[in-house]
Amino acid sequence: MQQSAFTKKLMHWNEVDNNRPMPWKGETDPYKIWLSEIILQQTQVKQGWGYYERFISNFPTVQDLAAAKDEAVFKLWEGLGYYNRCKNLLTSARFITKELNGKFPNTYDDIVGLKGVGPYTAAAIASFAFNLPYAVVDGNVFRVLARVFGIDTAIDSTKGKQQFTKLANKVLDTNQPGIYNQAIMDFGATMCKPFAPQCHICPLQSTCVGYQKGSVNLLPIKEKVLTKKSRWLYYFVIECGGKTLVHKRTANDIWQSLYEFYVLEANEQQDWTKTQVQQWFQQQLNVSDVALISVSPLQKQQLTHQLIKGQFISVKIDAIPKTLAHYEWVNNSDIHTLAFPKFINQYLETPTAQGQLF
DNA sequence: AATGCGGGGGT
DNA sequence: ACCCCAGCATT
Repeated sequence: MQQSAFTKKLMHWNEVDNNRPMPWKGETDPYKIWLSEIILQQTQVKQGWGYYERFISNFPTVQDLAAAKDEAVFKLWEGLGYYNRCKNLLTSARFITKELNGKFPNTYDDIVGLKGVGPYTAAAIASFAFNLPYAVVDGNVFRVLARVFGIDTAIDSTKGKQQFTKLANKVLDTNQPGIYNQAIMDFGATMCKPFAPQCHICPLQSTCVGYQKGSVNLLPIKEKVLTKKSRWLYYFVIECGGKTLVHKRTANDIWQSLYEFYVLEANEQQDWTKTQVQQWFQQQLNVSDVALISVSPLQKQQLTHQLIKGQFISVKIDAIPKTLAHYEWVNNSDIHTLAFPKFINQYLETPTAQGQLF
């Protein structure tokens, strides 16, 4: 098949000007490629780099990952966000190990059937590990193609996804799909950047429709608007006999599979005086003897769709109250083996943020 | 088709 | 403040 001018120029740039090292570059082990791609979903290379190295070091093979304890894997993922990626990673590692005898699937259809693997990740694995001709379509590819070909179809619409996927596969270098896919993403990340693209030294300048029309900084188009909401989470860090009360989040909500302390969610800000804490414990847990240790200052955490605000109220009690469904008492020395959201780790790791002591 | 999921980094 | 990042699952 004849290559487009775009493809030729991109591949030439890749040969002479692309110097972007990454720990998984040139890797051919499908397990390692898969792991790197899951880590990199909606995550910048710089942020995922260290996580990849720690995962490979701890779990060199898919069998090692499949055999690991859930908590250990989540602890390693802690801080990376989008925790369902980690849950699906474990599900797929165990599926490959048990159902496929450890043999990683080697067709696009079988790869895309894995939990946590969608069109982008399947194309990446298929091309990098098996040299199959599937074009990746990620944020970089949307941006590069929208600008170079001057396409103003919204990339977050069904029509846009179809249009860009079709074009991406049309300009794919089918002789070396892996190298091409790596090249277009590197090009998007280093030259055709979201902000301050390097048009003045770009080898595609003369054929770039966006550059000719002066619309580079308007592309790509998105049509959906982000809505945000505020939540107040009040955490009671309850200690009793060297143990602390924790809960694994399971609800259809943020931080699924991570741990938290006893939580009270409110629709608005609340004050926590010593009297109010004592009243709350009496009403909620039927505990009357509460030693209030500290109340933290107001803490905030900005998520993509939510602004989390809240405080940490640390107390000690003498006797374990009535059984609390879905909560468990964990030895204080074991708390560090559990994965917590950043909102909670901020509190745990910053003693000075404990606030008012009682 | 629409919604929601984290945390880091840039402007 | 707002946007983006090697997207995906769910409804």
